[in-house]
Amino acid sequence: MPELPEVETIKNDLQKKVAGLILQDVLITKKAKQIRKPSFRRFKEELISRKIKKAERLGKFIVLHLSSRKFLVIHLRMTGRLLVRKRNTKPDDYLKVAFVLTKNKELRFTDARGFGTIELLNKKELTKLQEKVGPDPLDKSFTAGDLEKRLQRRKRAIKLTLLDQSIVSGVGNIYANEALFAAKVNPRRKASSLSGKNVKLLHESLKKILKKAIKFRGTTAKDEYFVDTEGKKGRFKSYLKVYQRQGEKCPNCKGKIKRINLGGRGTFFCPSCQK
DNA sequence: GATACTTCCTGAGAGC
DNA sequence: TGCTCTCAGGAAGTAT
Repeated sequence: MPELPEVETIKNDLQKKVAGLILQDVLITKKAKQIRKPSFRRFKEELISRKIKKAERLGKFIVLHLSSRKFLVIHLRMTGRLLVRKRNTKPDDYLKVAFVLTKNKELRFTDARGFGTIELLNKKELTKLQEKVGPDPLDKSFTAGDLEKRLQRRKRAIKLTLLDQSIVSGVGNIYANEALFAAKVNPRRKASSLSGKNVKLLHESLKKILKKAIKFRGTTAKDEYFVDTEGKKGRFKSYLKVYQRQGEKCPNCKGKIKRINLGGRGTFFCPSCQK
C-alpha cells in the first residue's frame, strides 16, 4: 500500500512523464466511485483541454496542478495505481479512469479494492486539505521538537499515533513499524510516555528510513499491490527489518519478531529490543 | 478535543 | 473443484 516513499516515487515519475501535457479526454469506466466530486459530467468537462502543470505530493495525496487553477487530488489508499501508458495499449486490470493525454499517452488510475479517491479541488478546498494534513516528516522544518510536541498528551499507542495523518503525514503501516523498530520503541507504548531521547531517535529513524525507501523506489510488500507508473515493483522490501517478518529472527538480537493487532492493523516488532 | 469503533471494498487464501 | 468464511487495511464518519 502506498505510503510516503511510494507516493513520492509516483509523483516524481508523473512530474517527468506527464507535466506539460494536455488532457484530451477522460474515460470513466463502470461506476467509478473513486471520483468524489464533482459529478462525472462536470469532472470530464472541467478537465478536457487543461494542461497538467506540475505534480506534487501532500502526505499520501498526489496533487496535479492544472492550468485552470484547479487541482486533481488523488489518493491511492491501498490498491490504487497510477500507470502511464501509450494510448490504445493492452488494458490494465481494474481500470477505473483513464486520462487521455497529448504525446500519445494515457494516465490510468486502476484500483482493485476501490478505496482510492479522485477529487477536483479549487484553491480554497486545497488549502483546507493542506491545513488538515500534518507536517511532512521529510520537511526540513520538521524537527524532533515538533514531533515531541505533537506526541505530548496523546494517550494512544505510539504506533497508532504515527498513523494519524493529522499528526505526521505520509507514514503508514510499513514505515511506522520499521521506524519504531529502529528507534527501539515498543509500538504499544503510549505516545506521551516516550522520553526526549526516544522521540529524537524516532524522528531520526523515520527520516532515514523514508529517504532510503525513496531511493529504492518504495516497498512492494507480499500483496504486490504497489508498482510505479511503469508497473515496476519497489525494491525496499529486502531492507525491511520487521514488517511481515513475524516468526523470523530479530536482526539485532536473538529474539523472534512478533505480530500483534493494534487498532485493527498488523503490527510487527521485537519484544526483546523494543521497550 | 481525543479516542474508539464502524464502514467502505474485493482479492487471496484457508478450510471444508 | 467449488463454495463459504476470514483477513487485509487508510481514512471518513459516527459514537462515546
